[in-house]
Amino acid sequence: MATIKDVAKAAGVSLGSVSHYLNNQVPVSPDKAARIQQAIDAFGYRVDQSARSLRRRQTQSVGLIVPDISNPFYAELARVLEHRLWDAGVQTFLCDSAHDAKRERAHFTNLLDRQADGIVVIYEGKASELPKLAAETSTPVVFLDRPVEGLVSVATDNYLGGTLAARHLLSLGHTLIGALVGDGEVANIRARVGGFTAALAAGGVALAYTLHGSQNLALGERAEELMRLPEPPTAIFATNDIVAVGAWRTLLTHGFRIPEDVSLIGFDNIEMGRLLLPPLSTVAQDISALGAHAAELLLNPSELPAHARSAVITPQLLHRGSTAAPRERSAM
Amino acid sequence: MATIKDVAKAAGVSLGSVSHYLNNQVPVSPDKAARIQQAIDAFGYRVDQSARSLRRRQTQSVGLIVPDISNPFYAELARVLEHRLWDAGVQTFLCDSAHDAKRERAHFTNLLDRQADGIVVIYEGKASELPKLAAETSTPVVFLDRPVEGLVSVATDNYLGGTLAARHLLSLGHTLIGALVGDGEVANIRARVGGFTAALAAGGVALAYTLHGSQNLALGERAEELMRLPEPPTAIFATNDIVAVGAWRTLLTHGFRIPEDVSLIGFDNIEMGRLLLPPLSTVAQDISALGAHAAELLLNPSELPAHARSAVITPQLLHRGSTAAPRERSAM
DNA sequence: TTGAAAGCGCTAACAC
DNA sequence: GTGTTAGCGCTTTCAA
Repeated sequence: MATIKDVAKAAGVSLGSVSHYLNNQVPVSPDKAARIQQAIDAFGYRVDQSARSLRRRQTQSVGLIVPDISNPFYAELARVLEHRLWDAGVQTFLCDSAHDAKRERAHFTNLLDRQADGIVVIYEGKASELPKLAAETSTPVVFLDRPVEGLVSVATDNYLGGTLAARHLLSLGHTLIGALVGDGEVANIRARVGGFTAALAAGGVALAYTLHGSQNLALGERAEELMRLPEPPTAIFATNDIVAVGAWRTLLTHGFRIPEDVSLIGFDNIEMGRLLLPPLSTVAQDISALGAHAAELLLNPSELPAHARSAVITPQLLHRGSTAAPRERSAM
Repeated sequence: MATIKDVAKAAGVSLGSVSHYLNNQVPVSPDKAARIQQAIDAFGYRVDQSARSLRRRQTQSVGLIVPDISNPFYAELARVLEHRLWDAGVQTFLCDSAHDAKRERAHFTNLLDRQADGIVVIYEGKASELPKLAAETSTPVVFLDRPVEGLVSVATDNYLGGTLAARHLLSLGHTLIGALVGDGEVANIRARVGGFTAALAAGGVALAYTLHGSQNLALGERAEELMRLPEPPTAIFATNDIVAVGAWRTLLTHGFRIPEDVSLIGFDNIEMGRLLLPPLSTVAQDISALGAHAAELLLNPSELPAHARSAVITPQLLHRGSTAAPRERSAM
């Protein structure tokens, strides 16, 4: 592998001139430039990023810590983020914490050791030490998908999302409503449910039934319990799309029609939702905006204090086939 | 940030001794070791990986180039690979080529510039220059998900997978069969279809209908065309699960029951398949094995010639709800 | 065992 | 503009 030295020698110029040419900060005379370029081509020379990183004290790389890259919501986020970052000339380290606080922590410190220019983290679970660690480092850290008190973050307005879901159901005429509430990512889910019940209340409706459990398919599959109640709900709100998919399966399996017998609405807008039959109504998170803002905050760490640099992204209601006006229930 | 120099000074030893202690290659006397560790703790010293990389000429990092990380099959693969690599002390760069040959190429050369210790690539499309570039570099490159002539690769035995699907349909009693054939990833798909038709032929059955198109939902949604034929197939083979999902949607939408009216089988085993109603029968790729082998080949580049180091992974038939014996068709 | 010293390949003063 | 030079922080001979 040729070095800058080889190029300089071959071009008959000083090593410094080659560096100047490469970084075109300091101008280089046209004829020398030509000779340098020629030598570069001849050798197939490429600058060694390891050396450059050591010298410049920056690596043009950032780490992305996610709980599980095979979760489509995170994968989509990773895609958007990686594109933005790459377009700005920075590479992304994929760090899958597997929902494990120890692994997450190890990834974080490893990224610091590697002199990553920044870190984006989607952390999950109360066991995470990242908020503490992030506060101690000078490396820019952006918390994605959920806000962290006093630190830089980008998250959807979950409370608003909850109200959107409620208002949608209300406007359709539902008054007997159930909710499937995950308890994994505490703050986010609480906000969703908070917004949901508040908006319901504002419409004079109380949330009739609530089922708690971990935020996954299994929780959704308990939807059938709700339908076996003496007065089953006419609509069900699931705190995310995965839970909604679970509900969709169990409801259809047990012969309930969606939305004729019961309306179903989720949260997130994962791709699978729109492929279902009927397609799932949901509160869509704006993944592009989430990713773009995170990249922006990382790339341009402004002088503003951390708490002033948290972005809140507006969600949007997607009315698809799984929600409709309630059927008359006189016969039941 | 403290350097190795600071630690040496504080511990009253030479810089070299600290390095020896850190890498415990060369032994260090116990008392010195203790003093060094103490200084390390006091400073919160961490070795600078940029400097180490420059000196050691290796970065403990590899690049993973994928066409689209939001594709669940690739995301799953990325997860497995990242875990294996991380457990071996290697970080993974996520490089999303967005199905773009130019972007893919740029990622590849960038990884080379960064002195990545290896590169795993899932490339897509005939436009890819990676096989050529990979042949020219000394950096280990592993092609994942599809074999490349003369280079190191790990891929599922697609031909076998095709025969598995065919035998399954045959054993169920199907004789009138259609196929939805994607034409994106040429070699893989050709092998799947090749195995499928060969096994069918071995059972005395000819593939009755074939629809070609790009490997996506839209192709699947043409399944209905097959059902409108005078003698519609009793079973449909889709060359991947995404196509199968498209078929599933359109078939159910148009009132065809699965598997009563028509059996449906896919390829890959993406998670969504098992969540459908009925759950999708499919030829499952062994994603763990694919990822593990790729990591293995990268971590331990043996002396064997490239073509002798390509792994072929055995797929497995998953009989789920979407396939069953054909209904008697006398009435039609 | 330990320490001194020579770089890894590059950038960024600095003097000319 | 151009060349010289001093490192970035670390590893690794080499002698002692």
